[in-house]
Amino acid sequence: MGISQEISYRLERLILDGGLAPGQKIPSERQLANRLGVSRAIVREALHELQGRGVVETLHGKGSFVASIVPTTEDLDDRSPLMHLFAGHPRTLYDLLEVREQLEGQAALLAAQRATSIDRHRITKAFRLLGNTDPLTNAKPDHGFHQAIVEASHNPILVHVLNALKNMMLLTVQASVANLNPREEMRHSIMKQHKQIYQAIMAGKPDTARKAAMAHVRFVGDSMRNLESQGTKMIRMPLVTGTSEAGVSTYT
Amino acid sequence: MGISQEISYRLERLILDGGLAPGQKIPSERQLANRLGVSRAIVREALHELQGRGVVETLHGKGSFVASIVPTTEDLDDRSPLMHLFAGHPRTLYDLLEVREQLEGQAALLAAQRATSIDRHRITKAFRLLGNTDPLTNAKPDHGFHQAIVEASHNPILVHVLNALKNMMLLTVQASVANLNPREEMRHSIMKQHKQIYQAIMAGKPDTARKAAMAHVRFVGDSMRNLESQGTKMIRMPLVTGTSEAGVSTYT
DNA sequence: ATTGCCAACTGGTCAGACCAGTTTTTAACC
DNA sequence: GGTTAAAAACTGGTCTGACCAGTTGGCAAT
Repeated sequence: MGISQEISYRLERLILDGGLAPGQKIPSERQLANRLGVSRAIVREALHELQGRGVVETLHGKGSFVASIVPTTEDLDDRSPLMHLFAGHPRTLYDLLEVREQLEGQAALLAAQRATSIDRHRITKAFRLLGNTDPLTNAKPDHGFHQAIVEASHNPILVHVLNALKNMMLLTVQASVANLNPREEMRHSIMKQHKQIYQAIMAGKPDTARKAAMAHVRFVGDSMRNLESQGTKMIRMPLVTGTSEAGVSTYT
Repeated sequence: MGISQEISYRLERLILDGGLAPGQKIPSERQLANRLGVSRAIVREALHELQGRGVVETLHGKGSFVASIVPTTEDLDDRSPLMHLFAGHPRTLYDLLEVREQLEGQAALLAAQRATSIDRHRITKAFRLLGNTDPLTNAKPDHGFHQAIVEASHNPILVHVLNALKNMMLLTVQASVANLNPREEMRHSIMKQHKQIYQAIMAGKPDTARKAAMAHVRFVGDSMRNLESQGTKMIRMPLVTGTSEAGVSTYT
């Protein structure tokens, strides 16, 4: 292991062990270089390594600081390195939607096939709740509706995977509702799509349900693409702020 | 945003978009510096950033390489409570296959659409390797073939999720090849299916590729179902034994 | 007391040199 | 010719010293 790796390791351990608190200023590069007996280039490489890992952040002219990392959060899934890798890349959002299109479609198909009377009741309840609330201010009904459908597929793996994808979307972008719903006609389209999915599942038409769900996801993705190309700023999340319970839906 | 960040971002996007395949060698620091018109120090800082993020790894005297993304999938971690819940339940296997059918299909479709000449070369190489080896004794060629296809989809999320599912299957059941291949006609069918997938992707027929891949997964599932209903004992794994590198494929 | 400038921080980038591993080429030997 | 060992030409790792570019704070002129 090279010197720079060793430096970065020592700094990281210092930070994680609490020797340096979040937000605290790290000694200047020149100071570190002198104190550690290495060149400044090495210090910079070590800092960049930690920077890529999200442990420190650097401001030109000010200095380097310990990033306010997720503190006591119990979210075990979000801390995966993959998250840091994916998050922040715009394309990731569309990759995510590309996969979700398939899985949401499959979930709707299976729900139409296998939903029990209890499932139907829960879906209906969630659907009713959907109409009353403004999705912009409250994302929970939206989550609930999709969740009820997925659970009605009676495929635990599918539930698990889609949930993981939902978490990834929360990390990647705070979009969908916040970006889409403000437009009146969009809200209308989305409600219409929800209704189509609902009716297809209730009528026990698997293929119709699948197509409706896929079209729904695709519509969201296309709408985002349009907004982005039009220069409308997407509300992106600060990445580290643990506000995963924000009032914004990653569905629609 | 500084130059080094920009460089690291560009490189990372190149990798994520598939411009650089996992394991592939990255141009030398001096070459990158010249080609990008920056100093070597900047290139090194950018590489360290990616290194800290786990995207690249560097060997002294050899060069820098794209880290095989998703090496240890933590998202669906082995230690996750869900694993203990899922593993051992026979139904889980079919739930898994149900999801995989969709995603493998999508992967094949995207591969047919987006495979670059490099991707095609890698897929062809993996396909050739497939014919020479007996899948029963060596599962790696089989893994390699499917892996090459998924990576040609140029959707990192898809790669990630399918890899996680593969790991789950390894945990759940040591099946497929061990159970299926002993039957001569099955081995023949599977080889035929592989060939269909391969040709469709090479011919750039997305929908054909998708259907072939889905039929392939479905065939495996159905075959397992048949075997199980006929009382043929499935070789199930001891659940906790970390022999994930066993010589048995979870594909076909 | 306010304003404005300048000096002393901070990180960002560059150039060139040298050390340390790895690979390839070359040349000597059998 | 074929084998082997030295040497040259790669690769990344580290150092030095310089200069540019933002930020901050103090000191002087108003």
